[in-house]
Amino acid sequence: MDHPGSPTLEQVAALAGVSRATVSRVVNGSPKVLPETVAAVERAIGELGYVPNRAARALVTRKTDSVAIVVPEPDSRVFSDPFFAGILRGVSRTLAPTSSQLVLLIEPAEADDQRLLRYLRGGHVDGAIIVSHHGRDNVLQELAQLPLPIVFSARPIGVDVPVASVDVDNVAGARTAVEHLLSIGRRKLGTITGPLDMTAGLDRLTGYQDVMKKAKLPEAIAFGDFTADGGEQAAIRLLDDHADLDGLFVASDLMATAALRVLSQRGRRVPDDVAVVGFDDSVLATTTTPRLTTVRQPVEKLGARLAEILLAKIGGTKLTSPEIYDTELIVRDSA
Amino acid sequence: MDHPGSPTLEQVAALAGVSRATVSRVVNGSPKVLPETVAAVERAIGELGYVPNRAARALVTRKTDSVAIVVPEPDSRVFSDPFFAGILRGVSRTLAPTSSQLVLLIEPAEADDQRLLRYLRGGHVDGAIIVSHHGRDNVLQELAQLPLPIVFSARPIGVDVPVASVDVDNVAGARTAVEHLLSIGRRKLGTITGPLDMTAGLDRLTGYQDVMKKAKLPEAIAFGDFTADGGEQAAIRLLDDHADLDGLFVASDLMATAALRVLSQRGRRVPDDVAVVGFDDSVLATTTTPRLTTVRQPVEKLGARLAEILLAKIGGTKLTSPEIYDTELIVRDSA
DNA sequence: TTGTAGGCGTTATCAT
DNA sequence: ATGATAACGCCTACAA
Repeated sequence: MDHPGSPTLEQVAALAGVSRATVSRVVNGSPKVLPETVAAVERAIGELGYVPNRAARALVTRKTDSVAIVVPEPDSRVFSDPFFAGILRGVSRTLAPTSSQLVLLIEPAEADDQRLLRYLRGGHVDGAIIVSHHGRDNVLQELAQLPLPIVFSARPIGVDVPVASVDVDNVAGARTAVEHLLSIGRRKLGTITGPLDMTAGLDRLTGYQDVMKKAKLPEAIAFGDFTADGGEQAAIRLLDDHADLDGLFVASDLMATAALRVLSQRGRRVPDDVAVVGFDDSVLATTTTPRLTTVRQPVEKLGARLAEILLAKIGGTKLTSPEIYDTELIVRDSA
Repeated sequence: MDHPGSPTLEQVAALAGVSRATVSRVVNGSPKVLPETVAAVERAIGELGYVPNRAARALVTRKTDSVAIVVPEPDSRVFSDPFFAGILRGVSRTLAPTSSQLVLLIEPAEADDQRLLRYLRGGHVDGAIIVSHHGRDNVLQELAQLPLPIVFSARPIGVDVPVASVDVDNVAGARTAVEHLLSIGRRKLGTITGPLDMTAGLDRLTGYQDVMKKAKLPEAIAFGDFTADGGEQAAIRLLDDHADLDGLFVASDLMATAALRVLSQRGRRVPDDVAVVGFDDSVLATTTTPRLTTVRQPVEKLGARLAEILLAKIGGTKLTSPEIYDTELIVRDSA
């Protein structure tokens, strides 16, 4: 049971000929230790292959050196989402040099919300990053009020207390997309939206409407849900109602691929007859024919900031405002 | 600092009018406690919102109730991989009902291999699931020899000790794909492989060769690397060398999308002129035109088994053999 | 069935 | 600058 490879402070102290307290000091980089003592202790540590026991340390310091990334969506879609992958990459990359470890928390069922909250309140982690898209019921609100450093990826819907969050400027991103359509001479522009209980869905629609209003052009809206099927249904409805569309802004690449297929079935060529712009710049954007013109989000950067902000909050800094990043229009073949 | 919401065993005991030991017993479900005592304690627990302190518990039991899922690839591609997403979903789903938490370990740079090994050896987790694809240097071998319950996703290359692993039957999957091509009358079959330092790459090539040899048909092989660019290069080489191909088995959906594009650029229609079969059945398979016929892997199931096996090993069961699952051919429009 | 008491490996507070 | 020593919250013999 007791692997030979788990020496304690005590043993290191014995080997180095000092007290536990001193070893603890060098392990934690205290400045007031004689260089020669430090050397001796470090030699002993190396020799024994000593690694501090996290549990013992956590017990006394009341810090766990671990942060949670929580995905409170019963909806497993999140995982296949390249957005989530990027966030994860950014977070883990900035956490790596730290001693903090990343604990993944996924709520398989809504019913377990309380379990999640209890866990977070239980002091098992020093802070949490919430990657939630839907503003379902009031978990988000409860999360926001936890006595624990928290950062949201995307401004949470339905939360009325100030929270720290990092997001992309979805409104501006959508605007750029629609303006691009305008700039290449299209005037009959439609949009397929995301679900409106997500800021991403809401804001991208707003961006479209902003531009259309300003250009005094009639709107053509179909509501999607960020899934391929939903996108297909929306595309069908949109084309049924507005057969003369010459431009289409779709709120996600996945839905855009569905739109592409519907368009092709109706014999409408892209971009010649209808120009299409997506959102995300996921792999999908380069695997379709034609390849998608789309709006790129700096996902990895978002993840990195999420982690940095959380670390800062854990460090005591008070932060409760959103941080917003720019998107970039990637022009390919579809518009 | 001390949030009102972190009561201890002691406090629960006081409120319930029993000793700490008794509370501990009911918390851990000991059978030898009077029902009425249990009730009293549980009432107190509920009232106080007591949650056991993990650190204190780990300190004495020497179990951390947490398992690691480690991705020792400096190559961040893994994350965007739907395969990884599926594994993660399966793992987290079977871990959820358990008290075990999931710690995500990603090695940002190869240089940190030692750091990873030290961490794993440090007793911070009870076991680990290794999701590695490449057989680079000897980390895998070192991981396999750790005095810690370990399970590999995919039989690791270059490891000469018996290890527990769960994987899909890549050889058989590839065979099904190639046989399907044969069954629809194609005879000039080529393949685009994955990297040959991954079992997935290796085995899928073997499956192709098996069928070709048995059918006494000449082989046409181009080496890819599971990336879109690599797939594109391979497709170009393959078509340059074998202009008369009428069937193509591509070792991954992502590379298959690249092949589709190359084919289309050369004016070869799919599936009419060239039938194409991919591997993975990722989202990509349904977003291309035509949609891909491909080989599906039960990824979520693999993840679930990975977790189950690890839990069993942690529980003391000795398991050191591979577990192999079947794939399924999904016929769509490309072949 | 329940209570008492000792110890898990650290950090932190005092002395020295 | 270093060393005793007391927590931290829990589990688990052992005793009652």
